[in-house]
Amino acid sequence: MALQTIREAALSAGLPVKTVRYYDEIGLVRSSARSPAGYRLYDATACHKLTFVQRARQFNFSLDECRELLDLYENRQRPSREVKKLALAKVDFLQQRLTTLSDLKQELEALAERCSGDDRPDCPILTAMAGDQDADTVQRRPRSKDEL
Amino acid sequence: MALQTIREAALSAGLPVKTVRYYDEIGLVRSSARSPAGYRLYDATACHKLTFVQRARQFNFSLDECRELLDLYENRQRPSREVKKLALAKVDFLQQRLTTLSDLKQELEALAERCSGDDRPDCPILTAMAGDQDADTVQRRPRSKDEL
DNA sequence: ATAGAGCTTCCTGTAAGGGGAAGGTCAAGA
DNA sequence: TCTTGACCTTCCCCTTACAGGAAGCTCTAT
Repeated sequence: MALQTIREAALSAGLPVKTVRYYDEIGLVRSSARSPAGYRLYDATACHKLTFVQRARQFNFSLDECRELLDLYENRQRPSREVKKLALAKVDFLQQRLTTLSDLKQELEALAERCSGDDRPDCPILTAMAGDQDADTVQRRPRSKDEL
Repeated sequence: MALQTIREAALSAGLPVKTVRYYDEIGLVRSSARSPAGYRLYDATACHKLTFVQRARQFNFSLDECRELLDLYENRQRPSREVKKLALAKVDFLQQRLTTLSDLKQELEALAERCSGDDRPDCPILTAMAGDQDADTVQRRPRSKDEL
């Protein structure tokens, strides 16, 4: 297979063109060459890396983590231990996130359930947020960057 | 209670000072006055609004949604129906997010389980990401903005 | 009087690109 | 051959919700 244009490479990896250009720019996946006119060209290896990153992104890895995984992937001598460690850390992270979101959803659901949802202005949701709180449904939780 | 400085207001609402200044700047919660020296001053109402926003943020509402909720809250004539609609939409959103994250976690866990995690370079995780895939554990999922 | 805490505005940076402008390039059709 | 339209390039600003820090003014306590 010959060299591909950015569009073809992007299509084959399932990524937007802008994203592929961005990955080149930040040095995550460099284009393998440029045409005389300055067009980015991608060989099979580069396309493969793009696909790899796209998959890793689907698994919720950040671009920095993708960079790390790509290094591990390219350097086949390195032990699988490191990859497994990254993966398990990510699993932990996802579990924490799941717990937080689940709690959140339950609280909101409980409030909505007790809201008549009609034309009257009384609304337990607003009341709870305003701080005239029902101690059994609303608690303070600390905020963290990962909470989302 | 007299007017409060930005620090006092921030403390009472459980927010960082920087955040309170930011809310003033974008017009979400304006300071109620300025001292002769130009210091922001917050009265009870403004502090109340800060607390309201902090709570709403805990419930995963965006600043734009907070603005909307604050309008509903200030305008007590408006029916609770609108608030309930917002809350239920947020619940739906959280549910979708939960499902996605849960699937993701399961896939990653399954891969990690089959990774020996020792010094050998063979690693099902990397293999799956590279595209030499096991059709029964790895499927393509479309990406969306909300996927996280 | 001076030190130190607290306030102000302004600037830069974050993650991961999206949108769009201005302009060069390429292949196909008339 | 000329032109049209699709594609490519770089450059710049926009997004969320702030955080960090610099330069400089103000307030309080000693």
